[in-house]
Amino acid sequence: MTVSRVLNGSAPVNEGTKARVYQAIKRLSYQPNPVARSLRQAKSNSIGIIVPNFYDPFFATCAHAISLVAKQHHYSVNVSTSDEDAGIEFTEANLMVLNHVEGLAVIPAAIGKSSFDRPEFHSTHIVTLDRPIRGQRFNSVLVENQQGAIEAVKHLIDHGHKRICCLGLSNKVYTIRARHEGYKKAMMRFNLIPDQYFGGVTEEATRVLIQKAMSGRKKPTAFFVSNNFVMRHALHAFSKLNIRIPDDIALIGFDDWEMADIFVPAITVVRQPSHELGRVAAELLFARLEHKEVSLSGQQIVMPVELVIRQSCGCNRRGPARAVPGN
Amino acid sequence: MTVSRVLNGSAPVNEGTKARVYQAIKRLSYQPNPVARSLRQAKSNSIGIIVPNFYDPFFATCAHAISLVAKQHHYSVNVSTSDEDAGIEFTEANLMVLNHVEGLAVIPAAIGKSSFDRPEFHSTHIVTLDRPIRGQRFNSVLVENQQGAIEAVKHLIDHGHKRICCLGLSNKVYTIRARHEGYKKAMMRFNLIPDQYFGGVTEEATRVLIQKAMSGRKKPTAFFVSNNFVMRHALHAFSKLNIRIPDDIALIGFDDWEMADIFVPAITVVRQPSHELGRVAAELLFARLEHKEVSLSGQQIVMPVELVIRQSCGCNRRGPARAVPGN
DNA sequence: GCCTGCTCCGATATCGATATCAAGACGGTC
DNA sequence: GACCGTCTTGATATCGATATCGGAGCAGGC
Repeated sequence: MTVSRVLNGSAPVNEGTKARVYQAIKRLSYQPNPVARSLRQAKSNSIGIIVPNFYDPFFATCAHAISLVAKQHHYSVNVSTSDEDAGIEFTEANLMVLNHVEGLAVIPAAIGKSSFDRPEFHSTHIVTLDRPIRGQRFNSVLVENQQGAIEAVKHLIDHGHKRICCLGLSNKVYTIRARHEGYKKAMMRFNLIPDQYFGGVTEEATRVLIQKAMSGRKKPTAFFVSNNFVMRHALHAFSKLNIRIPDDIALIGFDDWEMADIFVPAITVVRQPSHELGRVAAELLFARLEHKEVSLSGQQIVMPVELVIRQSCGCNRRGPARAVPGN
Repeated sequence: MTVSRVLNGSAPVNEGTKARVYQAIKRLSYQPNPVARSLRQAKSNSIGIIVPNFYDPFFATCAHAISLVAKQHHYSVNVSTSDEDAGIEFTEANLMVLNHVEGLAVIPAAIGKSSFDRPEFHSTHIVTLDRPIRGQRFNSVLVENQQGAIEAVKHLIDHGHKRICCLGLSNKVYTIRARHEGYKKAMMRFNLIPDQYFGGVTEEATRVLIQKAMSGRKKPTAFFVSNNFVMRHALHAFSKLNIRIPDDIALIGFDDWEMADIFVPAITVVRQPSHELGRVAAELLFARLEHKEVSLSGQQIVMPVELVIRQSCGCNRRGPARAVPGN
C-alpha cells in the first residue's frame, strides 16, 4: 500500500519511508504490474487505434499522427487493423474495450454494419476520422471530399474537357461516395453527362473498367480517379494500354502520394492533410477524455483540401527530363 | 468456477449445467474479462510486434504478414513502432512483456543499444526479422542482403560500368551495411574503386550527396541505391538536377515498390520477399511458443532475393509510352 | 489526564478470473 | 450398512494492484 502511495503520489508519505521505498524498488528492479492495475482501476492509460490497413500510406500516416498525440499525453496506444471488415473491427474494438482502453480513434471499416452503437461501447469515447459514423455519441474529423472533387473536375472543365470519366474503388466507402457526389455535381452544373465506374479493386479490374470507358462511341478525354489506391492500378493500366498522359487522357487523382510529383508525367491531385487529420482527431479524443466535455458530442470537423496542379491534367507541360512524342 | 470450466473445457461439466451456463451467458451478455484472466494466468494469448514505423511499405508488409499468421494461430497482436530508437523499442517491448505477451516479433531499431538481453526479457520468446540481434536466445529471419547487392553491382559491371557509386541511408542500419559490404566486394573483385555515401535521410541531404558524387573528376556512370527510402529521395534529386535515367546515369535499387515498374523509366531493383519474411518469422515464433522447441534457438534463416531487371539499369530500353530524347 | 486533530502506515477487501481442495450424490461391491 | 470410486459442483485462495478503514504516535489545548 505504501509503495502504491509513493508511486502514485495518492497520499502523503514520510520522506524517509519514500527513500526506502525507492531503494527497495531499485534493489528488486520492481515494476508495477499494469495488468493488475488495469483490473483494479478499470483503466489502462491507453487508447485504441483501428485503421483498415497499413498498406495505404494515408492510413499509416493517420495512425502515426494519432500515436504522436497519445505519446504527448502520456498514453500508450494499441493499434489494430480491420481489413475494411466491420466484423473484424468489432472484434478488435471489443477486445480493446475489455482491456479498458480509455478511448478509440477509428477509421471505420467500409464493409458491413458498424457496431459502435452496441452496448459494449456505451461508455467508451469514440472519435472517427476520414469517415463518419452516425450517432450523437461520436465525433468525426473529415476532409472536404465533395468540394475537393468539385475543384478537380472544374479544373478539367476549365481546360475544355467535356467527357470526364470518374473512376472509383467502391461506393461502399464513404469518402469515395462523397467524391463521386462532388464529381456528379460539378458535371451537372455544366450540363455534362456523368460517367462513373466503381470496382477498381485490382489492377486487372481497373484495366477492364478503363477499357470499358474508352470503348464507348464518345471516348472520355479526362479521368478523375477518386482515390490513391485505384490511381496506382489506373497508372499501371494506362501504361499497359499504351494510353499516354496527358496527351491521350488528362488525369487528376484524389490524395497525394510520395513521388506523384516526379512521376512522368507528374500527377495532379487533390491533397488531403492526412497528418493533420490524425492529429486533430486525437486531440479531440483527448479533449473528451480529459475534460469530459460532453458538449463536443456529435460534432463533425471538416478539414480543407488543396488542388495541387502538376502535369497530368495538361498544365505545366514542360517537365524536367520529359519529352512526350507528339507534343 | 463452473462457468470457467464450461468456457475453457478444463474439466467435465454436466450437459444440463452447461446449457444453463450458456443460457445465462447469453442473457447477461457476459464476456470474460481478459485482464483478470491475464493476471491470473500470466499469459494473454497475444504476441507483440514492433517495427520501426508504418511509413515504409516494407515494414507495413512485414507487420501485416505477421498479423495474419497470428490470426491463424488464434492469437491477438499488439503492434507498436520504435521510430528506429532502441530506447522507445525497450519501453514498448517492456510494456508488452508486462502485459504478458507470449512472444515478440521485432524489426530491431537501428539507433542505440538493443536491450533484449536484459533480464526483463529472459523468459520471452523473441524472433527478429530483417535485422539480426546477437544472442543464443533469439532467432532471426533475414534476406541475402550482401548477395543481392553483389548481383546488382555485377549487372552494372556486365554492362560496362566502371564508376559505380553506392548511396545509402545510414551505416547504423544492418541491412544497409550488409548491402554496402556486397557492393564493396563486387567492386573489389573487379578491381574497381568503391565510392560510397551515407546519409540520405532527407531529399535535401540526398541531393547534396549526389551532387558531391557527380562533381568529382571522374563522374560515376551508375548508382546503386541501397534502400527504398533513399531511392525515393534520389529520384526526386535526379529529377531536380536534370540527370536523366538511364541516359546520364544507370540506376539499380534495393527493395521493390509499387509502381517501380511503371515509373519512367521503370526501376531495376533487387526484390526482397517482404511478405514471406514476416510469415516465416511469425511461424518460427509460433513453433517456439507451441512446441517449446529450444533446439531452434539462435538459428538464423536467410531468404533469397531476386534481381528484377527493368529499364533504369539501361536494359529493356523500349518502354511502353516512353521516348527519352537522344536515345 | 483526557480529548481532539493530524500525520503516517498497515490490515483488509476488492477487481474477475482460475488452481486447488473438498464435499455431496450416486452406484456398485462386499 | 459400510466402504470405495466416479462424476459433478462449490468454497477458498490466489494473481498484484488499489480503495477504504482503522490505529499508532504525537502535539496541543482544556
